[in-house]
Amino acid sequence: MPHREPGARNASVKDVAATAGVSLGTVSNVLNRPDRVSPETREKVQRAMLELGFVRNESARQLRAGSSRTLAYVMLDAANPFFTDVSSGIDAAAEEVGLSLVLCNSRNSGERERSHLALLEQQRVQGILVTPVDPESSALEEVARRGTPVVVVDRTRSDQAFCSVAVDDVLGGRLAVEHLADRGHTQIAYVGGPAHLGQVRDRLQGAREAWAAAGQPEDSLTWIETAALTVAEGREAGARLAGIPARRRPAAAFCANDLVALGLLQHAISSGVRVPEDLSIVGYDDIEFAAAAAVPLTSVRQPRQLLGRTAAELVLDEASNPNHTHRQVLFTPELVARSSTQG
Amino acid sequence: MPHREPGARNASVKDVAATAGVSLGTVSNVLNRPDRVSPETREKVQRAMLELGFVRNESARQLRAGSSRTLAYVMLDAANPFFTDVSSGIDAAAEEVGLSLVLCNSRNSGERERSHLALLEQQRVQGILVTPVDPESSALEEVARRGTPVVVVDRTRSDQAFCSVAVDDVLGGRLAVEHLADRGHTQIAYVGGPAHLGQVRDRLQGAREAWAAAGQPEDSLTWIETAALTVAEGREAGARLAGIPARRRPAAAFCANDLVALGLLQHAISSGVRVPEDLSIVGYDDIEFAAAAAVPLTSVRQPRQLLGRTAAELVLDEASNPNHTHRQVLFTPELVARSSTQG
DNA sequence: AGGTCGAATTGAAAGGTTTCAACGTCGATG
DNA sequence: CATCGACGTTGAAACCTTTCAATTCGACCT
Repeated sequence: MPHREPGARNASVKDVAATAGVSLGTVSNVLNRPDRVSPETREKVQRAMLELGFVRNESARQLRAGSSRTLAYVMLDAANPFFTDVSSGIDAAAEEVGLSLVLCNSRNSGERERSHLALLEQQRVQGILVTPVDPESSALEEVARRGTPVVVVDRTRSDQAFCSVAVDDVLGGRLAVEHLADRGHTQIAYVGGPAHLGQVRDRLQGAREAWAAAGQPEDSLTWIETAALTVAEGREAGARLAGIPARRRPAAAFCANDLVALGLLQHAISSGVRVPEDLSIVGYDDIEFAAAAAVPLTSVRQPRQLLGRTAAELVLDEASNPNHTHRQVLFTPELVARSSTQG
Repeated sequence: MPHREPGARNASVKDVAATAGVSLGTVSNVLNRPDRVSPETREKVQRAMLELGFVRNESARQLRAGSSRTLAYVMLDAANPFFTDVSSGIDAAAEEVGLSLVLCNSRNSGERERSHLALLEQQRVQGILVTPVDPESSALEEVARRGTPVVVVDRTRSDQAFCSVAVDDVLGGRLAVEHLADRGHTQIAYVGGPAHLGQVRDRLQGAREAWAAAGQPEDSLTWIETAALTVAEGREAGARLAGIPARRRPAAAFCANDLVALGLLQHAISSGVRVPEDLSIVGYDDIEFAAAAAVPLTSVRQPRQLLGRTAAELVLDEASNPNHTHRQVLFTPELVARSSTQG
């Protein structure tokens, strides 16, 4: 059984060629066009490879070929199930065309995002999908300008410098609040933040539009701004909501994502507030845990896998189609009513 | 503003050298040892790089250097928050030593796992961390034998062919069932599967040991075997549990992971079964959503980030320490009691 | 003036794979 | 018997970066 010596260099095609008693080019042919090689030679070469523990050097291969067979997705937060679902859509599309997907996690840090982007660019990946910390960042532009296709996922940018794939957040906000208005609420809260996130603002805008359209006064919609879109912040928001004098306290909350909604729900239940009787809750994203919550969450569903798949298709088009033009795809969200709002 | 022509080749150090009017070696020095270059020259070279949109070619760099500055984690299932937490522990450790982490998702498929491993090996990553579909797979051995450090995460292997990092599942099972026995239960269920998973079996074994130690007859512990460890399967198991005649129906369930426990909880609540009054539930992993569940879940906590961090340290040791020896690290789980079991 | 030293710069070589034009061999065809 | 084509095989060139021994240049010393 072959076992590499601790310090031994990996075997190269040259070594394989020598061992098999053939030329370098033949070994390469066995690897890349086995049909052009006679069965005996092929056999001989394969034995040599096995014996030497030959592993193709992908760097050299890429160096020669000019680009890799890899696609990359730089996620904003791998701990948010929304993004892992998006990534599985990308993965499926990549697999169909024989590319590997690598994931990088920027964990909400612009610094990490930059360093991932730089490395991916240097690796000459076929394309980069990214849910950026800041969609207006010039770092993205530069990567694209230097020739690596970049597609922005679940965000939009004011100019149209990239392809992007997103969901209509204003509409989503409208759907959520229409639903609440239809159920007769007259005091509602919007829970989410920080304010500089485009999504947080868009969903709020939609919420306000729907609220106005329902003939409700502007000041009966309270914004409870959170520091992040996490479960912990949702719980915290619950405490703040509970602190509002009963007379003016909203009986319904629209949360900017499901993590916040779950936190809010948890706080409500643990402090004896009944959902939906005392407090209706609408989430956003419709992650799996939303339906699985003990009070299943009404939520605004986004086509998560489709988002990923479409982004992958756009980046592949940009990578291979010479007359590619940038497109901004906008999907339509959909309200899924469950028990956390009154039937 | 520089904008690459559509078909234009990326600029190389050679082009930069020509533009800046210096030699190739100087450009390389600017990149790698800027202090050895006079400020004026450095400045000149950097201007040229900017002008040409120069991007270092990582393939050529690696080819020369022999290995990359990357660590990889092949996850079993990126949609399970347990694994994303493990990955964030790895990420933290990698970041400290200046390595990038790339994630690959095998989505429970041995085929995908193999193809990821092959590519990573060809990319000469510094090391591979993997939570394998099947820890006994020979593919893993081969990768390691050919010289890429491999560490198995959250699994153990019968031989000691690799470093591995895991948590004592037998003990975890014992803790869970001791907790239930202490609370006076006399009929309990173990919910999890499929049976071929080592973890599922180990946790069951621990459960049985504790149950016997509590003086309970063997047949008062029912195994409800599921097809996978998912929320959907947990719900399904709930239906099966409800189907058991009331007299013999377990009043407590120990679930092989939190996803299953959440599914079971959801089924219970939606069908009017009170938790914990009618049914106590213990989960496993203590993922964030366990604490955030509407009935906060009692769960067996595993040190998730630490698991990842330790695995990363082991793989780095193997990669750089010539007298590395394989170690099997086993962490101790801890029961976190919450409202889903009676106080 | 001749010599020494250090700093800055140079350019060839190496690293592994793929491609491709060219070569050799053999059997078939005219 | 000469010619041709098909098939299998060859080896040099190219991809781009890094390294390192060698070189140049100027300043400084005697």
